[in-house]
Amino acid sequence: MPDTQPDALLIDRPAKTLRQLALEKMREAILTMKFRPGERLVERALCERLGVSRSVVREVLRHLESEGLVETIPNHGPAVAAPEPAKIAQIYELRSMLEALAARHCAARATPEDLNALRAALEEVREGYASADPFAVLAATANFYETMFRAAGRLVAWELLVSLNGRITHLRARTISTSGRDREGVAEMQAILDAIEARDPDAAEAASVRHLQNALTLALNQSQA
Amino acid sequence: MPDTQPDALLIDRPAKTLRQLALEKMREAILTMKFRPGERLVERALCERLGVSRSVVREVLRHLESEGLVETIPNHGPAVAAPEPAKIAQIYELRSMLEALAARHCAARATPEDLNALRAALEEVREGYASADPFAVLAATANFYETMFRAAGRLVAWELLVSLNGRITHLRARTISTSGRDREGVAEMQAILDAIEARDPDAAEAASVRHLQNALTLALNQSQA
DNA sequence: GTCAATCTTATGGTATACCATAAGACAACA
DNA sequence: TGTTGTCTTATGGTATACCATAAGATTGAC
Repeated sequence: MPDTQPDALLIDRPAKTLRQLALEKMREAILTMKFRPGERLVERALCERLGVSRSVVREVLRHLESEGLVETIPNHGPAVAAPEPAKIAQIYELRSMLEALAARHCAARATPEDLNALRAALEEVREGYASADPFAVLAATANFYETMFRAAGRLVAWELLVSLNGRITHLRARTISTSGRDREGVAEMQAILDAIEARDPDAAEAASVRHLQNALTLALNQSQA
Repeated sequence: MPDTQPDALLIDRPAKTLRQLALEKMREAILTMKFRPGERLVERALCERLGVSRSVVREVLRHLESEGLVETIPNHGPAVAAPEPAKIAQIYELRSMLEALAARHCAARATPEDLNALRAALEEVREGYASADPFAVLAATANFYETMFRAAGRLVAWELLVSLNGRITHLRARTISTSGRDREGVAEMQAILDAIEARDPDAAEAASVRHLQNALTLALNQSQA
């Protein structure tokens, strides 16, 4: 009997509730643009597509409303949230602040394991770009930044960033598809990582701000196109 | 017939849904500590207290979960979220960044009307402290900062700040009750306003950071007491 | 053809029913 | 007394029923 730790005998708990599964499914579908911004989300249609009752659908929609991914228009019901042009620049500004904060603290405190994880994550971003699937890029990018925020010990900031990013997914997906962004985007993230590896918080912060500034420029161009 | 504007004849829309009313009620109750952190929120009991069906209660709870005010523990159901000590410093750090951003931009762009509104709002903070009711202080303080964020054109940041503040309400209420905080807290906010009136973004930012640093010190003392 | 009145349907808002199961109470046994 | 087994209840998860009404379609009058 080599392993008598209590944890070793712990019975796996049952799977998630239908509500949780449906929430994850809907969140992913919105974030990967299976639904267009502004598209109506009709409860009964979602019931059929998700295979759950209206109770579950409604509760899921309440979550997504609070997350900002869904907005409910009086007399029309819920729809996928469309970004408000007036808020795009604000969102990028806040992203810049949050990412700069994480980069700075990551440069100051990352462990060798953190650095390895960041390198691996950046490699996945490259592969994402090679696959030409913007959502693969977004997923890999999110992984890179989550790794960075974790290494920086800034999980609350990460939560804020995730909610901000969720509101501009379509825009980010389009900027990723911009010609040349694969080289420039990866180079900018590499510059952030270089600064982190060099343990230079100021440089990491500056590289982050530069990266976001370029992303904002692209985003503004896209939202006018 | 002096006023024939179409708006003048517009029939008032019906009141909010039960769900919205219940959500506001519950949010306020949590934010004014009618429920303790960690307190179980039993659906059927809430139905009786709110006078609505379980459907409404469940949907409200889903909103509040996503807002971070309620957490649902497996096999135990929903409870008022308790702050995680590891996150308090992070939350104050982010508050500092957001408030500093707003103060800086308010100093740069506030109109005379904005300034009047800020002065009036600060006077209400004073009255709040004079009433010795920490929640009156919190409400007046929120009004002051909302005014500032609006004047700064930073409503997305305001949304983030509101959600962060919601997670530490009990702590903020306790710091407000700290002896001497009425003088110091108001003086610090006055310093922020002075800098804004002087149109000095750097000073406004510095005053904001100082204010939050002091609030954090108090909060950490309180969370150890 | 146009406009108003009426009808129908789709859909959101809300209440209620049913089920599963965790947790607690109680009884029996060693 | 401590442990195990059984029963009961509280409570969350989910499905369904019912209602109100906005929106669209249809009909009739001019």
